[in-house]
Amino acid sequence: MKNKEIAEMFFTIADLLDIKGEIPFKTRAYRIAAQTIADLDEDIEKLVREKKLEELPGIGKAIAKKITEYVETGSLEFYEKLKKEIPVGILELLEIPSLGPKKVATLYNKLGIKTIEELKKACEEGKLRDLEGFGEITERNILRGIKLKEKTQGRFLLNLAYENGMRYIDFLKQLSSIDKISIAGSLRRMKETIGDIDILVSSKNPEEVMNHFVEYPQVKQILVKGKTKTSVILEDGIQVDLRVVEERSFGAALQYFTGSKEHNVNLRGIAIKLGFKLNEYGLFEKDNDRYIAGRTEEEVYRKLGLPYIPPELRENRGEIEAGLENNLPDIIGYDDIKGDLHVHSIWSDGVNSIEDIALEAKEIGYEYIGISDHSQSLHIARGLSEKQVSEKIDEIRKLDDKIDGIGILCGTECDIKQDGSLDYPNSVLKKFDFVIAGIHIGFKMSREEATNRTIKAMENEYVTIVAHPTGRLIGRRESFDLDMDKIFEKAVETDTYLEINAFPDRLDLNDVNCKKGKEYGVKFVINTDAHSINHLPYMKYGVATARRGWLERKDVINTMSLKDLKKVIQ
DNA sequence: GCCGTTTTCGGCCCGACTGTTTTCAGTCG
Repeated sequence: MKNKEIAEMFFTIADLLDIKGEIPFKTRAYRIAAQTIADLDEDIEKLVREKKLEELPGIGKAIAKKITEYVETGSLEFYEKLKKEIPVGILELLEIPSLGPKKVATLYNKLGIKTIEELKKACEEGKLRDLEGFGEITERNILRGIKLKEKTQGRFLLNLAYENGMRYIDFLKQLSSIDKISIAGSLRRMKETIGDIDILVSSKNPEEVMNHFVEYPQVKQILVKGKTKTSVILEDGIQVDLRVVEERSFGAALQYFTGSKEHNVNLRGIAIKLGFKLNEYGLFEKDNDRYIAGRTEEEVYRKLGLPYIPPELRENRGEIEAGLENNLPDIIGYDDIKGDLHVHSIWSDGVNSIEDIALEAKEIGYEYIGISDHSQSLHIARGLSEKQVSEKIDEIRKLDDKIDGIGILCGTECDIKQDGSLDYPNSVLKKFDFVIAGIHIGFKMSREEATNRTIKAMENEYVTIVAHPTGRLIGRRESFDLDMDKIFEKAVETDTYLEINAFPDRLDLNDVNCKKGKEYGVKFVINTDAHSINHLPYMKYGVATARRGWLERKDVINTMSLKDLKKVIQ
């Protein structure tokens, strides 16, 4: 599959053309095409062979011809020429706040600056201030931006942003002049990584809100402070943007700032077709600016002929079309989970006793909890020997009798060995209430090896669940190269449930794979992989991933009662 | 460069804030 490679090439072309000064509509067309390719389920080479490229939205004659050339010859002359004109390395300059294509072009054309290193030096030597459109403040801002970039490396894991965001909201709520308040942006959509935290407020006294906002103790630096918009950087390095709007615009603004950008562009297109204009202040008649809606998001969507679309779905992956046909999924709710089946105890590498975990699970309101410790060969995680397995099962049965109001199940996170066999013989596996199989060592595998290894494990009659199926660690380790179509087919065939691992650096399966798996009829289980009772609340990030993957309650087995669950995992 | 139940040409989402200007371009979301 060359999809990813080709999508990235077109994103790069768009950036380079921006710097070259090409009209924005053209570069946007390249980005839309690139996004279409990136989201594609099918192999683009197949579409080239079948001459079906131009059927894709956003891909016309010119781009189709370029894709075909690239697939057939392995390179694209247009791109090669462009790279000679403008060095690709220059694109890293765009990542610095306050630098866009125009300024980067000036820096390159006038001073020959191509790298962040060169830019830093030029700023320190005061060489930028004489350029048109630049000044001393620009130099200082650029230096500050470079420092920040060096420190944060871009994006943050969902849980860090979520926890910071909620604490900030609590602080802001102390102010009585705040009327309504909500998280917006990618954090409200619960994306797996977050660039910055967006907060939206309605208030009759914006100035007071802004002043209170910048007094939050964690604020390290104020980036901008205006009447309706203020941005700060927290001690953690994360940026927080606050917008204040009038009450009658709150819903429209919340919709607007929640995004995604692609969802909004699509939505605004619908507004225009209906003779409206949609912006952060509301929905208006296009001709006379008459206010139509804007107090709530529901109202805005309704006037556009749509049901309410939950934030997690707003990625322009077909939710608007589904909404227009009244065909949106009734996605799983955050309160629908009745238990967590993947929790480690002190028997292996967890930090809490089974009793403590059970009591905490009961406190959360779960109906059951599954204690799944590592298997024997995973020595670094103190995997359990066969003898220990028997002892642990005894302990669990006793505790299950002793503690009322929570069912305690005994599982295992059994290692899948290099050849696809399992780390316990079937005579041991059958003692557990359920078996979670997962790959923990030997990550260097070809697509075929990784796929076959996983499939072989699924074929074992005692395997109930595949843990973190693609093995990725966000920002640290790539996914295995798996043939997901084959995995989904096998999961349905063998009644194996695929895990949505809710640990914030895993979120594996991810949203895209959930959506695709569902189309095959795959059933899922959402587990935290907690190693401490403090990790049990991570469940919400797994549910969010399921919601982003269009999953409904019936697609997820741990929404079932204990009685029904026992029937399907036996 | 893409697209079309107003259009095969002429549109393409839109407003706030900053810094450099002295009325506005560029960036950002």
